[in-house]
Amino acid sequence: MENEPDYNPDACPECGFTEFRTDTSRAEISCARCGLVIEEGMIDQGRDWVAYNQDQTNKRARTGAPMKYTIADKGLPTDMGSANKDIHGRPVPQRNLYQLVRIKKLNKRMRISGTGERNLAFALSELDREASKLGVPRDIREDAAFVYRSAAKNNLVRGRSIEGIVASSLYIACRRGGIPRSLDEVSEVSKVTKKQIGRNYRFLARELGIKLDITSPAAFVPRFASNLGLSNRVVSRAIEIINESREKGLLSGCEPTGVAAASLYISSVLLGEKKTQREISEISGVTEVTIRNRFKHLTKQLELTPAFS
DNA sequence: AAGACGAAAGTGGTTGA
DNA sequence: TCAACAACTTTCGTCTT
Repeated sequence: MENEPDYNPDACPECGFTEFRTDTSRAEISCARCGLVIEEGMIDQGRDWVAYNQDQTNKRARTGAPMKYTIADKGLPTDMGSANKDIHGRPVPQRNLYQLVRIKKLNKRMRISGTGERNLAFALSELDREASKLGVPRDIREDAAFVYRSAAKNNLVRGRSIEGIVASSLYIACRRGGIPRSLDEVSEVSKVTKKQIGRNYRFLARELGIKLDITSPAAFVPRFASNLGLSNRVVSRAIEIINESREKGLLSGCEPTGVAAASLYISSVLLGEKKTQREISEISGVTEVTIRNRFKHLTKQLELTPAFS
């Protein structure tokens, strides 16, 4: 705890600058000058709706207990005992017994209603746990819960593990919401293999008609750079390298994280803030060998080789 | 001793016949 | 459906600083 840097909300610990940029789509707050990510995985405190006049405000405000996709039974469980006694412990009169039995039956049906509700409750709590570990903001969690519910409604969960579908829903929501989380990272918190998540998310996307854009390596760059303590200059340069490479068609088939790692390495060397391949490898979850391969490939194709000899 | 480099061998996924 | 393939991984030895 001693080495934990003090978080001073008034000034950037890196350069002392006092203005910050809030990127709600990536759940990051960063320094407006040097780009250091002050806080990631923050929860969006703002409203998720927009009102243009008072009438809309009244209609859209949801105070009290809002209906949420992430809550299975709306938090209002009711248990009824099996003994036919009233709250004072006295036996229920014969004339009311039929009514009581009927109420109990209905209550039971509403609460459990097969295994579906139970599974849903489990899935949603699991989803929340994983999302917390990944530092995913509220709106993305709601979207993930929405994806899971759609899957359950369309009978897509049967025959597959709940954990697998949950992890895939989360992955889909992250991609759809523009938040970079790799298959590896989701796999890490969910204990579902990368392979399974990959298979399931493709399956879900196809069955539910969800269109996913391919992830740009650039989406990973700011987070990696921040974890490595690299400046905003390096980030910009790395993104330039990625854009240039994409225009030349060098990136197809390559893992976005690998490309992000390699371009960060190139950029850090070019701008004199060199990080070792190993450091970048540890942060990005890409092996040194792959960074080297991407690095060689990119520098050669972009004719940057002279800078490295 | 650390970092960079690359060869070898294996895995998982895509593609094209 | 099978074979070829490109990307990626792990492991390990060599070279440079």
